[in-house]
Amino acid sequence: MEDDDLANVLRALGHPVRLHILRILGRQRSDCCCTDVTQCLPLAQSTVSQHLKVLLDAGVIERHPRGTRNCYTVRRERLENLGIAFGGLMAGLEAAPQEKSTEPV
Amino acid sequence: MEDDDLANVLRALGHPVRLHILRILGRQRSDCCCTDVTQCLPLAQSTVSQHLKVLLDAGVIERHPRGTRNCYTVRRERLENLGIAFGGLMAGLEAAPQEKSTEPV
DNA sequence: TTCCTTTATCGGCGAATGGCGATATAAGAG
DNA sequence: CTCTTATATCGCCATTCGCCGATAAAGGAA
Repeated sequence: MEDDDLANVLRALGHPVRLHILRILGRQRSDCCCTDVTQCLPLAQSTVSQHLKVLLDAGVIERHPRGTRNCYTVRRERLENLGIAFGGLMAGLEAAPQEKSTEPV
Repeated sequence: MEDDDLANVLRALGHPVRLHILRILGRQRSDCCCTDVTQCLPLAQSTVSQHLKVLLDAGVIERHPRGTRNCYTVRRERLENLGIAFGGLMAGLEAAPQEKSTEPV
């Protein structure tokens, strides 16, 4: 995972509403559309749609057109990759072999 | 870790330059000041100082006044807490304890 | 004291963000 | 066909971000 990509995902997750949306989507395993999410939040439908777009563009969620509505689901494997990338960042910080490090694997 | 706090940290990390700064600070075990970081980046000193402030406000790094300069170090335990909070978020997404989940492991 | 170095902060500027209402599109329902 | 529902997108506006140069404050050296 590139640094830019990692930063993108982190920034997408860096908003309380979007974290909340993620949890809502994760809780309901199937068939969660924009209005469903909106009813759980004190925000306008357009605002929720924009937040969904941010998460979508970051690759954190998926869209599944289902009849007249769009159902959103969490892309867990993508979040796992994020966890891995984050772990790699942490490992780099832990190692701290000044400059002459003989390098990672 | 509250959602707002979590979102704050994620947003602070959600910028390529700040990720880079984190790595720089993690690489050099001690005595890394603002100008040191600036020399590793194609940015003005004031810009780097602002990024350091963002990371500082988010609690991701610490400042240690050392003579005339300020040395910054990574707060690893804070990042570990972030990892834990993130893991909790993931777990919540995995669990999905609700109505009809017949669902695979 | 007088420099010099380091740093944080200020002001400014263009771009992005986050919120809203209004609207256009698309898919069913009747 | 018409009507309704669901959604995305389009302004619009206020705020924040990211960047810069310039400057002030503070510590150390001469």
